[in-house]
Amino acid sequence: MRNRAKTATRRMNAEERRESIFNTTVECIGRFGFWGFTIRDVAEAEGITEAGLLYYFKGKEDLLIETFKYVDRIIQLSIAEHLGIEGVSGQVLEDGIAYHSDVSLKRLFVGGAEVNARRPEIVRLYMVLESEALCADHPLHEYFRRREANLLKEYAYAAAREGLPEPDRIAVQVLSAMEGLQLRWLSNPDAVDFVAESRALIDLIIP
Amino acid sequence: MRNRAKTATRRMNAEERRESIFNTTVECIGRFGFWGFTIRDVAEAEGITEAGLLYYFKGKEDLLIETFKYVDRIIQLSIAEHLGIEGVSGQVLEDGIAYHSDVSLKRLFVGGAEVNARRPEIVRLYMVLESEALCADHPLHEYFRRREANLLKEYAYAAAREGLPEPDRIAVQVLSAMEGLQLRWLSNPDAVDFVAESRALIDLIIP
DNA sequence: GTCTATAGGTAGATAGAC
DNA sequence: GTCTATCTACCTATAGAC
Repeated sequence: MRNRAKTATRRMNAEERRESIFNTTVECIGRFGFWGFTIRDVAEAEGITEAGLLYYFKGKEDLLIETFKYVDRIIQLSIAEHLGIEGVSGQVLEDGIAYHSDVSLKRLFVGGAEVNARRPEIVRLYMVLESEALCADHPLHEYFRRREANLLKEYAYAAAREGLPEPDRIAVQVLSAMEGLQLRWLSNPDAVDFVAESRALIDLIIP
Repeated sequence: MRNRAKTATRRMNAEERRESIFNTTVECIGRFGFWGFTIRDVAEAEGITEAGLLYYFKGKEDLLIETFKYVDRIIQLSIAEHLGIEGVSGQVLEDGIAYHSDVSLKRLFVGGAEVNARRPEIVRLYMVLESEALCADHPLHEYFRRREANLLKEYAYAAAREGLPEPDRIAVQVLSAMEGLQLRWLSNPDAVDFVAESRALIDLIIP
């Protein structure tokens, strides 16, 4: 099999098993994308059978969607905690995007980088799926379109609040910088200091 | 089938057929990635059978590699022509990267954007494969590692020649900006002016 | 809650006809 | 040079045993 050797199976309750499956799925989709990964990959890496996996999820696409919701929840909570926001109250949540209306654009950017720097597997999942989802018939195509629109709105709003010129253009630049740096970092994690490069690049965009 | 309806088959000689297959393959890999696309997708879209396709290529991976060489050749020639360089003489060619030792970094960046803006399918192919190839067992992993190293070297060299500070950092920023903007543009081609945004962002990195 | 068994389909690749 | 036929392997998913 093309996956890592299966881990020693141990007894888990439903909640533990679901979370364990999510993490295994993040890794598999990050490697092969939605079109390329198979539920067999996940089941084998998880140490259960395909039928066992399909007890928890209706099918491959359901597994993708649920894994995605899980990842978004994790990231939201991580960022909220990291930025010192108490819980998620006061934020408008939409497609996994939190509107931190009182956080500066720079802090949002660097804080996001600091959180992402600890989870390369999740960042890789995002990059692979985002590229795949450029096509209209990808199951996550609409999700990623809305996600991008929401992010750009959030960044442009923050830029406008800070009196920066051309806030929509700055939003595009900020998001481009973040994802471009993610690719550099994932490609060479040991040579690229993701957080330091993020600080350097955002300082060029927002002097 | 998940592909576009097959085009009316017409008689082609070997050279025409190979080129036609390359373009079909670019589209298929751009949609589904290497792990997700099938040689059947390509054959059907091409209007021939799988066996017919495998007359030209040994197998799936061979099709990927040959398509890639074709794409790199096309892009090299396009950029060389666009930048007004006569042919490819005088350039050091390595993994598809041309060292234009007398072209400014800004011109290299904007010129690349102008060329890419005409070929969204190829840019999408690159973005999907680059993300997939972050994993060490992808057939193009080593290729993309070398390609990135060569590009960064080329950019850093140009930056140093122009007397810019921290040329290695600038190289990372330039490449990140380019690929980040490519994602914005591919995600919303009608709303994003790829060349204009490229000019705006490079002006922030190289004032 | 997890498994066996299996259906029913699709994958990559080959051999040989025309 | 392209096709048909076919092999083997793998894929998702279901039904039902335990």
